Amino acid sequence: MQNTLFDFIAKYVSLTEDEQNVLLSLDLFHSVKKGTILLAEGQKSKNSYFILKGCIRTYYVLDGEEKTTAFYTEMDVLTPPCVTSKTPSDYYVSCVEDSILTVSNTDMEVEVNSKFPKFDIMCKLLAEELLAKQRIDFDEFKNSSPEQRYLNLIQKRPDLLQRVPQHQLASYLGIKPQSLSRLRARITEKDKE
Amino acid sequence: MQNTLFDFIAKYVSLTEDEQNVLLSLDLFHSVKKGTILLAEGQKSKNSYFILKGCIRTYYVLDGEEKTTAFYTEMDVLTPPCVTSKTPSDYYVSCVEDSILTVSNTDMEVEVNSKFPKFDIMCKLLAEELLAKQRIDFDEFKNSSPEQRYLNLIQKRPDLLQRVPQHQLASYLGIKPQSLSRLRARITEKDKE
DNA sequence: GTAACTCGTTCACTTTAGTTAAGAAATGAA
DNA sequence: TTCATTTCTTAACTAAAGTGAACGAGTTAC
Repeated sequence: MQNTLFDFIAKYVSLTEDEQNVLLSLDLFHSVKKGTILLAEGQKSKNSYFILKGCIRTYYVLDGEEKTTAFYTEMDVLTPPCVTSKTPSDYYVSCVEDSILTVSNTDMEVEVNSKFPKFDIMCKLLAEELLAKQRIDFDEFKNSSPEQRYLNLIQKRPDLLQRVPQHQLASYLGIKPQSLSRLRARITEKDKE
Repeated sequence: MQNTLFDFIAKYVSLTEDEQNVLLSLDLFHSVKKGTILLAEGQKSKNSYFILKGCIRTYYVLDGEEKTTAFYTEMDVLTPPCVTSKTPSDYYVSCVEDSILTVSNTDMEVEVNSKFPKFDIMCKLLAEELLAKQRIDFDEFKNSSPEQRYLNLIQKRPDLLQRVPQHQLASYLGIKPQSLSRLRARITEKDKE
């Protein structure tokens, strides 16, 4: 479990044993039950999450409807926008499955950074990487139809189809559940030919 | 001009006069003519840009069509994904207007960072801020119709309607130029009522 | 066990974007 | 200026998503 975290970090910076021990002393690892709300709309939070096992979902509520904005799974990192902006959250963060996460907060970061400036470097590299990735995802989304987006999802994150309810996927794809149903039927029809 | 840059930086870290002078010694400021291609598909680049005056556009070419992904104007920062990923660019970066930019590259960053670790902090804060902003933009895009996106654009970046050709705006909104024309006509029709 | 809910699907109907084509308006080059 | 190109708009048609409603299957609560 700990090695999963250190393997992840190793992609960005190399840690001495001392530094690893500082991290381990922080009580980062937590188990959370399916359905747990880690963050609710209106709350303030300084917490970031790294998913070791499981799946968490971010969404917000618009006109009484849940709008799912992202799914985070093994080896993904999530820092909700409210942590960066220091304002009450517009988003909910909720556990799709029983999960094991590390939970860290900005205060801890400050402390760790004071001992090991490396961590700032890592956060910088990570943020830049996520920014570039998200840019590419956004651009792909813009220039594809719901059907293409769904086919794309099958390619890139086939696991999500198994772990996540259809109506959440639909919302994640920016369409209504009925449209996703229809679209899936259309694809199966095409495959038969 | 220089003050615009320092004002921007001041939002993230405070600089001593020495540090300011190091920056000024770097020959950062450049004028570029409308139409200049700063980065072409297939090229490698380490350059980042900060817009002091003017407008630049990023796009890629898919099936022979330009897909505009973003516009950057005064006080915006652009680091193309290829700089982060260190791979040949999928994107073009081009000047919509005669512009004044700072051009910095990753090597310079490394050098400046070695003298002033503050700059890594600034880059981290900036990347995190941009990541959160882009997240919000993406989520808004997902959950709105082309018409809502256009109305949203009028609210948030009215200047773009003046400075940028319609067909580039259409592509930026994820629709065809004909659809944008029709949609605009529809809105004007509604306004009459 | 049954009632209440949620979830996924299907259907009919409406609305809107994509497509193809044509023409008018603006821009640029010879 | 004139010709050519690009840009913007309009129109007719097609394809697909939104909407509202209904239904069965599965789940939860009492």
